[in-house]
Amino acid sequence: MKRTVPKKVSTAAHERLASWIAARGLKSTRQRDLIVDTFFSQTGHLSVDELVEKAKQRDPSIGAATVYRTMKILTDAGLASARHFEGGQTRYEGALDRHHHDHLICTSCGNIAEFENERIEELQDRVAEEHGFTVTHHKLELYGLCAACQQRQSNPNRQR
Amino acid sequence: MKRTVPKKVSTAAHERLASWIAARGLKSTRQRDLIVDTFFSQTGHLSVDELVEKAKQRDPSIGAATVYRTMKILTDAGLASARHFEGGQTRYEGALDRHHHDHLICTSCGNIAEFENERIEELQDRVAEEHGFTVTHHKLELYGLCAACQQRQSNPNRQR
DNA sequence: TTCATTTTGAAATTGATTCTCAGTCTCGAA
DNA sequence: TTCGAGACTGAGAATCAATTTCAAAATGAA
Repeated sequence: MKRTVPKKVSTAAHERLASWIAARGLKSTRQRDLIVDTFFSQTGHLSVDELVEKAKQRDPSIGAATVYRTMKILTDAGLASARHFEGGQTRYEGALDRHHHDHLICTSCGNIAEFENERIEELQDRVAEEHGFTVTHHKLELYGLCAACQQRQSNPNRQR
Repeated sequence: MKRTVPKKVSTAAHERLASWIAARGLKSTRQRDLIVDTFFSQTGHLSVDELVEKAKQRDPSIGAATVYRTMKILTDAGLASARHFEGGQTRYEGALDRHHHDHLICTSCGNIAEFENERIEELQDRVAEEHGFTVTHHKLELYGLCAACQQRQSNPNRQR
C-alpha cells in the first residue's frame, strides 16, 4: 500500500529529524514524513486537530494518535514547540532557528502575534533572582483584542 | 440531616457572596457555605482536588461537582481567581482585596511565590500598543527551582 | 405549610490526550 | 533478496479534569 509522499518542505528540518531518529533507533515511516511535511508547510500555531485534518487531506488513513506521537517527537527533537494557550488544546509552532518569543492572543478571532522584549526578560530574571529562583522557562501571554477586532466591534456594520 | 457549620472565616467574603447570591436568585446552602468557608480558611493556590478533600473532612457527603460549581460562583463573584499553571489542573486563590500579581512556580516542590512588577506591566502595555492590541488580561509565569530545591539538589545528603 | 425553583450527589458525558494491542512496516544482517 | 527483531500504526479503550444530567432534597417567599 504505497503512497507518494509530496515533495519535501524544509529540508533542514527533515535532516535534523532524520539524524534524531537514527540516533535513537527509531524508524522513519511514510506517515511520519507526511505529518512532518504537512506541519512545516504551514505557518502559525497549529492545534493537533488542525494538523490531523490537513494530514488526512493527503492521506485519509492517518490516525490522530500518530499525529500526537509525531508532534511529541518533533518537540523532543527541538524542531517544534508546544504552546498551551487558553482554550485547552495544545498548539505547535515550528522551532527551527527561532529565538525565544512571547505571544499576544486575540480572544475574539484567535489571531496570535509574537513579540520579543529583551527588557522584560531582564526584569523577569531580576525578579527571579530576588526570590532566589533559578528560572528554566517562562510563559508570558497577553490576551485581548487585536486591531482588526476592535475595529469590527466599534463598527459592527463592516463585520465579517 | 442538619450539620453544624464551623464558625465563619473571612466575613467580608461571606457578605459579598451573600449579596451576589441574593442578587441573582440563587440560594444559600449548607454545602456552599462549608466549601466557601473551607476555601477561605486556607492560603495559597488550591487545586479543586485538594479543596474537595478538605471539604470532605468536614462533611464526607460533599460531592466534587458541588465544589466545582461553588468555585465557579466564587470566581464569577470576584472572590476567587482561577489559575491554570502547568500540570493540568485549575488552582484557585482568594481574590478579596488583592492586587494583580504574577507567579514564580517551583517545578520541583510545587511551591508558588507571587510577585508584582509595575515596570514589567508597563512594558507589556507598550508591546500591546505597538501591535494595536487592547489587552484584557495576561499571564506571566516563571518556572524553575526555588532556593530550597536548588540547595537540595546540590546537597543531596540534606535532602528531604 | 406550600410549592416553584434551585441545589445536590452520583453517574454519565465531554474533550483532549495517552495507552493498548494486534497487525504492519522498517532496516540491518545474513 | 530474504529474514526477523523491534519499531510503528490505526482504532478503540482508557485517563483525567471538568461539566452536565437527572431524580431526589433543600430553600425561601408567600
